[in-house]
Amino acid sequence: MSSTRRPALIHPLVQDLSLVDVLHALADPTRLTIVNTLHESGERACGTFPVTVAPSTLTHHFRVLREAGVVRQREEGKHRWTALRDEDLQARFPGVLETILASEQTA
Amino acid sequence: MSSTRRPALIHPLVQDLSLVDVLHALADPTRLTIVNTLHESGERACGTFPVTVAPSTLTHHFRVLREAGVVRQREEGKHRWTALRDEDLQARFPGVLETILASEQTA
DNA sequence: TTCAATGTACGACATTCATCGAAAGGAGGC
DNA sequence: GCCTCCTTTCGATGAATGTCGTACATTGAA
Repeated sequence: MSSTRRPALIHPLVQDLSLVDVLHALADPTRLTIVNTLHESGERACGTFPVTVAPSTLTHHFRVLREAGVVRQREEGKHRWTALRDEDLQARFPGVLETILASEQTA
Repeated sequence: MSSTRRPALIHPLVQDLSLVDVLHALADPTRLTIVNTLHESGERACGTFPVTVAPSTLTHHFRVLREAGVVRQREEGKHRWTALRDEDLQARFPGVLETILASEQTA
């Protein structure tokens, strides 16, 4: 069968995104690094981020980002790919992610 | 003597502001309400914010905002006045506070 | 089939956090 | 001096958070 994989990943709808949740998701050094890396280089596999935490910790951070609507994840073979939800965030909270990432660059 | 008041309030310098700290300070409903109220109506006394938490909790939130560099507080007689550090934040993290408050308005 | 690679799930742990109530303290008015 | 108003400090408490190690599941290759 082709449908016996892991449970499908849940992503909140655009209209359900909460500003407080998004800010909370971004208010962590490791997660901000993840988001910044995604912004610079597009979709990536989980293990390819320039952070120094245990794999299980990384999984935790991805879940926080995913449930806040900041990233989208999809399964493909051995990898789980992660991408920024730029457009959704821009539609819901115009300029917020953009300006935060710009400040992060110059910080 | 005129210098026997409470310890002077400490405010971080503009160049010492941390983006993660600012985001963390804003990632709370009560504090976001405080910041939004300040943005709409300028400087205010502590007890005049439209929030429903205990006075001691409010003091806690003001300290978080102050130490992150989001607000500035000054003593005057019986009151402690609180104001947004709009310009400092704009200089350090251009557009960040602005876009967050704009999104908060329409949320 | 066996193995290595990738990433998750679970449980544990120490820390931080938001919240409150009670007590205290400075400022101004009586 | 005394009292009231505004705000802080302290201590406590329950919840959330970031971290890890271990075990497990899935995939693709040897």
